[in-house]
Amino acid sequence: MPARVDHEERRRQIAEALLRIADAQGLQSASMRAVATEAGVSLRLVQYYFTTKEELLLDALARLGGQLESRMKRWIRAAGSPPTPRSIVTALLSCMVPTDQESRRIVRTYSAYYALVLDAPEVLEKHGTTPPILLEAFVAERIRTAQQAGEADAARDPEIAAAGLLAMVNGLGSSVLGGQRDGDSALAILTHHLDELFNPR
Amino acid sequence: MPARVDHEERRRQIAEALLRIADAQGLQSASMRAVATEAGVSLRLVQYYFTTKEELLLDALARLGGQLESRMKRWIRAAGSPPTPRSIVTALLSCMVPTDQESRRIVRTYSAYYALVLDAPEVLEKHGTTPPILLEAFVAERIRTAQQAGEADAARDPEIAAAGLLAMVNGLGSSVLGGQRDGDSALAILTHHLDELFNPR
DNA sequence: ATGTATATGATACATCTGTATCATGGCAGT
DNA sequence: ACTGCCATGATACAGATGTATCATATACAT
Repeated sequence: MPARVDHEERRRQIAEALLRIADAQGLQSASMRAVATEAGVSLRLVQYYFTTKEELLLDALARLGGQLESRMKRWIRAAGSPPTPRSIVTALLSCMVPTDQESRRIVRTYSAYYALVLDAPEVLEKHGTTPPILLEAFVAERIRTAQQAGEADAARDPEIAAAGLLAMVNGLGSSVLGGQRDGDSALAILTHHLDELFNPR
Repeated sequence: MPARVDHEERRRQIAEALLRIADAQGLQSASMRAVATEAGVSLRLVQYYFTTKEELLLDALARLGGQLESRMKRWIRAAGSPPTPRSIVTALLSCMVPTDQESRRIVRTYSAYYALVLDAPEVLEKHGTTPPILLEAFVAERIRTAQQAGEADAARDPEIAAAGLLAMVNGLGSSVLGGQRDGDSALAILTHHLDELFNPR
């Protein structure tokens, strides 16, 4: 039945199968064969659309980034209109705490990739998106704006506060996924710190 | 040449070989054979002293925990005498930021284990030590003490502040290992937040 | 002195992994 | 209607991995 086929669609189908496996059983279990089976295609096809496994992993990672980005936009949009610096930062950070199924999935999969990259730093070079630093600058900028409006503690350094918050979100995610804390309490901890930052006393 | 041999010593030798490999090339590369070679023994011996790989992994993890604990004690001791709540908390958290070779090693190896546990949560049950929660309570208690002495912001909830700091340290470690930041700037971010907590205004 | 438990070596096995090769059915352009 | 390229299938290959088996030399208890 080989008619001309939509390559992008096929790649999407396969890469998402990879992400599904990574979520359910870990990246380690995402072998070419497992991905093929999960995607309902033959091993050959996985090889056909992604010549090498590294290519597949990187493509799936980019898609994961896209999913996180669209989640963040969705949360920011839902945070209120008109958006305030505080609501934006709150939404941005809160949506990265594993409280619902989607965030758990995203955070868990990112963690798996993180571990992978730790021992193959060269792979990271080929990955276009570099979100963390951009995110930090973005958050810092909102904090600065809030400070100028008298809506945030003016004594804080915006860059440092932003970096600290991002790191905290990251760490909270780890503890939730590690089972040491549930998502709600992690969110409460984050919210508490946001209240402190955004409540000028 | 088989004389009666010190089992504990042999186990230590092998487990530490595992940790060395995990540090240098990642836990993934720590196969039984690789560990045997690194430890300078035969594959059979690794099997002899640790029947199964899981047993080896858990034993090495316990030793890693011991190394972290002794590092923490060392740092706390070096933090000044007599120790103040602030110096204790500062030392405890600072020594987990990957600034020197030992902390990088420890944090990196813990990260590798973390990824491993994400997909095999049942393994975690067999692991005796559960440091993170205890650490949190310990830090919270020092904060409370400092508050009572007027040496810390009394408006903060000690438990929440402690949890936030621990998460931040964790997240900072990840970003350093991920190459997005160097150890010194991570430490600066942590220190800044500690200053805020411990400087009643 | 002898036998038995201990410590170690050599090697085999089954499985999984990523990748490569060979083959073939069908559509498109001419 | 033929030809060549696109999409896909079946299968092979080489290497790694965890674990198991068989053998054996030594040291100690008796």
